[in-house]
Amino acid sequence: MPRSFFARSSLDVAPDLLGRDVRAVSEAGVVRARLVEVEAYLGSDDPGSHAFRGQAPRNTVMFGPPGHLYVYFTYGMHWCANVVCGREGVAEAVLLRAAVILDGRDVALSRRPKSTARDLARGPARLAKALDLDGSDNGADIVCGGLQFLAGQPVSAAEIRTGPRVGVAGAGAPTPWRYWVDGVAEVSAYRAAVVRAPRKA
DNA sequence: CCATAGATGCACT
DNA sequence: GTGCATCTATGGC
Repeated sequence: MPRSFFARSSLDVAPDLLGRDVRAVSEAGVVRARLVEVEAYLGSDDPGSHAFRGQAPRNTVMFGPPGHLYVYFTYGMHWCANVVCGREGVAEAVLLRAAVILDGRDVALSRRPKSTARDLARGPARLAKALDLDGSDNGADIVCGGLQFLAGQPVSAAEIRTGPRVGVAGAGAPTPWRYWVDGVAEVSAYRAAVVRAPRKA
């Protein structure tokens, strides 16, 4: 996909990414995966977005030009990958939430040895792991970097479902943030954001 | 199948 | 110190 594909609002890019393929090339081999679930994040007016409180070291890539990866670390152990959307200076992105592995299943499985076929790339951190994406990929250009976006098989509007975001406080806002392909087993399970008990020292 | 708790490190207040 | 754009293991039905 050309960079211009991502130079739009993430709310337009997100549904358009469903059914398209990502190809991750590494020393271990090539993995191709078809996107079945994504989530849109805006800059301002989106309390759930990392960019909501303005630019900071972590989210700098979101404010840059479209078509670059924003990969962040969370929960002390997981990486999640986004593609930056919108014009430069407009901090929008689409989180890659789930995919079906089409090629390189053995390579992906070597990164997630205990995974079932259904769970191999079901969820943003699982998908990032299956594609071997981490902090070293933050800021990578999708036009010439290790993760490429291919045309795949675009999904018709009738097959697309929308709903609240997963694991984000305030996810019930009136905007259709999350998009997935209807009837696909690899779409991640919905979990409402939860407040956790304070830890002991 | 479903629900819950713990892991674990960093960004930010 | 608080809160994560999460996942896995475990225990109950």
